[in-house]
Amino acid sequence: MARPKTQPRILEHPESDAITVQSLFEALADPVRREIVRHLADVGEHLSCGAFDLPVTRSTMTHHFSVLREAGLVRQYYAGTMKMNALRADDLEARFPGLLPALLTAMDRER
Amino acid sequence: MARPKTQPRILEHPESDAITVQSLFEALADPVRREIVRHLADVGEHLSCGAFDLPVTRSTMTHHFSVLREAGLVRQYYAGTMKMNALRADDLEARFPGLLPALLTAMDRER
DNA sequence: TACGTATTACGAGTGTGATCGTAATACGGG
DNA sequence: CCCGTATTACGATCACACTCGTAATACGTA
Repeated sequence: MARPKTQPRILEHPESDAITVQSLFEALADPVRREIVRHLADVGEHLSCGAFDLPVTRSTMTHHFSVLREAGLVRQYYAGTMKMNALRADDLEARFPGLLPALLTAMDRER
Repeated sequence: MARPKTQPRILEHPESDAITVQSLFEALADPVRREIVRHLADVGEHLSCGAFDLPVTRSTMTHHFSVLREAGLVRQYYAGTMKMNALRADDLEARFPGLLPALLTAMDRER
C-alpha cells in the first residue's frame, strides 16, 4: 500500500473576475517574472518550472511562479513530477482587454 | 536685487526613448501612483501637486510625483509657487503603443 | 522686505519582497 | 521498495521602498 499523501498538492488560482490590477502590477514589476511571462508567450506552450533558464536558484523560481499564479497570470498544474505553467492569456483578455498584448509589445520594443 | 537662487529647480525627465518597462511597472505597482495617473487621465489637464486628494502626507506625495516623473509617466514644470503635472500620453504612446490606454481601461474595469 | 502658500530636502522608522541554502516531499521507473 | 529527478517548505538575510515629521526653500503679493 502506498504511503498516504501528506499534501494534496492543490494549486489555488484566482478566478478571472478576481484578478486585480494591484496584483498584476506587483507581479510584473519584477524582471525575472516578466521574463517568465515573455518566454511563455514566445513558445506558446505549457512549460515546466525547470524549463526556464533564469539567474536565480530553484527555490527562488518556485517563489516567482507562485506569485505569478496568485496574481492570475499563469495557470499551474501537476504532470508527474513536473509542475507545468500556462499563460492565462484568455482569462486576462476577458478581464483586462488589451493589457497583456500591450505588455508583450512593450517588452519587445525594448530590444 | 533679488536673493540669488540656491537651486535652479531643474526637473530631469527621461527622453521618450529612454523610458523602460521596468521603471514603468515599478511606478505603477503603487496604488497611490496609479491613482495619480488615473486622475490626470480623467481630467485631461495639468494639475498641481496640491490638487490631489490622497491619503498620504505632502512629503510622501512629493516622493510619488518624483517616481512618476523619473519613470517617464508625467512631465513636471514650475508655475509660480506650484509644480504642475502632465501625463506624457503622447510620449508613452510613441514608446509603448497601446500600453497606457490598456492600463487606464484596466483601472476602469475594477470599478 | 515681510508674509503666506506651495513644495522640498533630509533623516529615520518600518514593512515587505527578493534571494539563498538546506532539508524534505512527491512521483515515475526499476 | 529503492532511486533519481523535480519541486517545495522553511528559516534567515538583506536591500529597498513607503511613510512620516520637521525644517528649509521658492515664489507671488502686499
